[in-house]
Amino acid sequence: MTTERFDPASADTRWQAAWDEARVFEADSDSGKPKSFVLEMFPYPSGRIHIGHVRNYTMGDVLARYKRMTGHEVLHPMGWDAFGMPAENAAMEKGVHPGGWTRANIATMKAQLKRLGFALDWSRELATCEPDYYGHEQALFLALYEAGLVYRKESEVNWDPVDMTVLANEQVIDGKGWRSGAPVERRKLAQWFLKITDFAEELLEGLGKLEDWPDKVRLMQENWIGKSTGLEFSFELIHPSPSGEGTGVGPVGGTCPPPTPPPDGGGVLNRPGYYTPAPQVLCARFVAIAPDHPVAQGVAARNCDAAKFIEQCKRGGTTAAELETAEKLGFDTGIGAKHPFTGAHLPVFIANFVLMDYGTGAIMAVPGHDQRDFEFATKYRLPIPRVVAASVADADRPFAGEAESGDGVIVNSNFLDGMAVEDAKREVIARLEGEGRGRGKTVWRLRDWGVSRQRYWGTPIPFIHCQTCGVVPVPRDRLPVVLPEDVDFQTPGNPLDRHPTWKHVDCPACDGKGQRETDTLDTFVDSSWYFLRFASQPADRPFDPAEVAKWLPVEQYIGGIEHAILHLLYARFWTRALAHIGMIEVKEPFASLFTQGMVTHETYYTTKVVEVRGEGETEFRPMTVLDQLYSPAEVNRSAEGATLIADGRALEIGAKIKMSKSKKNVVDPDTIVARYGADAVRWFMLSDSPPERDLPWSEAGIEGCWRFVQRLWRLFGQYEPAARGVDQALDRKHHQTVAAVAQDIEALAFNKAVARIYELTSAVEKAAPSASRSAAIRTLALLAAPMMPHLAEEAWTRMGQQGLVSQANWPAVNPALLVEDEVTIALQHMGKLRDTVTAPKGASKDDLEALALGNEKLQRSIAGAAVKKVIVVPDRLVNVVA
RNA sequence: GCCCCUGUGGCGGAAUUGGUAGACGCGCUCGACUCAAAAUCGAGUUUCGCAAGAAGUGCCCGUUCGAGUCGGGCCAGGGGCACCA
Repeated sequence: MTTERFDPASADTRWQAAWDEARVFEADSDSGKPKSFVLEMFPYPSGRIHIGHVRNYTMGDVLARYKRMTGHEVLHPMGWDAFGMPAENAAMEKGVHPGGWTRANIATMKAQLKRLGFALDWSRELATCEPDYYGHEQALFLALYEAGLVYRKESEVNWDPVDMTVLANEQVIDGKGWRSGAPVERRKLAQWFLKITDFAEELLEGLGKLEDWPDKVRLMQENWIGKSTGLEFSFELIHPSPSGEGTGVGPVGGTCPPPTPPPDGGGVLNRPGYYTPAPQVLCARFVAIAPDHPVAQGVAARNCDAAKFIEQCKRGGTTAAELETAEKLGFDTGIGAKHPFTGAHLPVFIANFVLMDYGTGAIMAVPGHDQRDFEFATKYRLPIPRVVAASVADADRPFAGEAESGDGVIVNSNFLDGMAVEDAKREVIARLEGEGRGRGKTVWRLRDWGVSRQRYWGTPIPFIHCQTCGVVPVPRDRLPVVLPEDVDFQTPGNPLDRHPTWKHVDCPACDGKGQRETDTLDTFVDSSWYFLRFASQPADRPFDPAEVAKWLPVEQYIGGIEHAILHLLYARFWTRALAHIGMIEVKEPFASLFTQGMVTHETYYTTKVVEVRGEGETEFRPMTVLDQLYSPAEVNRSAEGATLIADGRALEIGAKIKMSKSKKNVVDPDTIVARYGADAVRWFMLSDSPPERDLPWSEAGIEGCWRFVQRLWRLFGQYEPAARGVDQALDRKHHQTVAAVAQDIEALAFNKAVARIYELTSAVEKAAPSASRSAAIRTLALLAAPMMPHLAEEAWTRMGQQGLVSQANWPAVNPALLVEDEVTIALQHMGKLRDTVTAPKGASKDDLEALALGNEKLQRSIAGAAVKKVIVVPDRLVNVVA
């Protein structure tokens, strides 16, 4: 009998060393066992492990350990998504080198992960910032280039005109640069793109087969790819007299010379390429084009007001959210577009909400049935006709202040009247195709993947610009193109571009003077193939296809929902592209995906009262606002509330929100591991909240986990191998629990598995000593092994069992013990519960009905009313309708 | 603005997918042990009600013998929106 407490401080390190010594978690790709690749999204080495990482990696760890216990050869690796902006920010703020900063963070975080006892194969560790990783990435990029999947084109970036640098979206705050505070402009740069749109159809179709992905993620990707069918055709453009052009509805300041008349015949203005969802073609009342559409550019060339308007559209950020929430602005070009059916002249506007990247950059506006068009038409007093109505009789019903997007029949549209929207679509396309004036066209919301970043800390794009040869790929034998170490972050802009020597090289084609490409790759490229590198790490090529074939696809991928679209879509694309050029066989990298929730925590703060005066108010009035935030370490939290440890002041308790430094509600994993041990922390991560939902961190919760660790430890101490006697009820509970926990772990329903283990623990504690009880105690150690591995190892050894519990087999289940012989039957009257009775399992419907009708409480409820119907659900309930 | 998700006791949640709502844990209350505390053990804990009973899964309406679960309409909170990772 063991009576002392379980001491994680000594057990944790002892067992971690034992696992390392025995190389338990190194994957053997040549073993004959079925293979299982369990992968969690690798972390960005930001400094320290975050509690969210702990949750993510604990889930993967339980699955990996469980798989090993059920006879699988498990690959469970870890690496570092080591390129990215924070390293450059640290360089600018603290004067440290991004590489040094990143590598120091990796060392810290690796030690933290080790202290949590994760069953990781560290022999396959990789960091994307090392040349032995990104060099292979450069080779893959060149392979895609040779396959025609890489190209250059002009694209917009956020430009900070003061710092003379490109800004990431997160560096743009309220339309201003985060450092300079200067209004951000949109500027065009030549950039590198990957042809993900070539794979749009494949990526969409592939989603249908990813049955073990959350529906939510599949739907988000489907919407992102955004397939839609419409109509592409040309308008004939009609140029008015010079005086009519450019009435300048847009709010344009300053003075301008009168516009120049257009060249004869319209020239560039009469180009094809208008895209519209088909059925609305007859009700179009105006045409809107993107500010960078060639027609708009043509107008601007001759009309200074138009040019100014286009300039104005370039202010502000590049994100969809900003574009769509900004005020809808337009500029009337004065040009008319001739309607293909009615011949009506539609005004052509330059509009700030039309995107050049989507469709053809021009739309026929349908103000009645698109909110953006509605707002625009209202602002510029354009007609808003109804084209879709509930019925033909409803054709002239006015709009209630907003667009109507519902389904219905077409009205006010000539030969389409009365048709369903889908039918009308087909009819319009057929007519225009018949007349040779247009064609049905599939358009995609998905755009090509821009991978250029004007930054230092990323994979150099392996190309050389030569004045005579143009853009030339770096020959394979000169890879990797290694980042220079001596860089300066004190001046703004891209350090690679400013480096005195790095970019000056000879052209590989003509030996003349050339310049290296100074853009680096988007870090999403790094994370698009790391799972392939985990399967094998040859020095001379990115991966060994035979090893990839053995391990891929990843059996279970686990990570945050925030990656639902970009990372996961890019990784799917990259994998398909490599399959397309014959480098690998597998097309979908992740067979099953799980997206876990965040870890949240309360916030603690004091408030203060300030005097405020709102717009249009004359009086100041008092208002309570947040004064100061306090971190959990500074706070004494009890059931009564929260007080400040320093002076006992009462604090306000705020909402449970995602842990973040700015809210000061962060809990450091190291601190809690030091206090409670790895197992209690792991147990907390798995308990209570379903893994896909948010997990609220609480001091009381981790205390409870700590107590359970000790409670199990005491129970393990009661293991008596010599005990005799059978406890059938306990045997049943024992085997039912093993089966249920296995099922729950496989479904990643860890919170349910935890509840089952609690139940079995309570049952064993209450049972009298017997062989059954000892067997159940031994099984509890095995059930705990994936979740609380240090405690389980310690107990396993104390119980005199051979070897490591990490390498033991999952307990076998006797199916005969899974079924109960008695069941509880609910007795209902009109669906309301009146009593419950026990009956033999599998009792006949007649027996159950007789049992119910003979029940006193049920009879009292029926109170002599005529029984109309009796519904019997075998083994569950009897419902009397009376 | 657009797309997506979530809502059940004081709290986290469970409910064999249309069949006994609240398993399990936290917290709290009472009791045992203790000089006392901690730890541990036992009992209780949706609300109203002495009870019988009634109400109850964000709100409203519907389908059904029966709705947390299905349908329609709202409300609230959260995530994503292409250079944060």
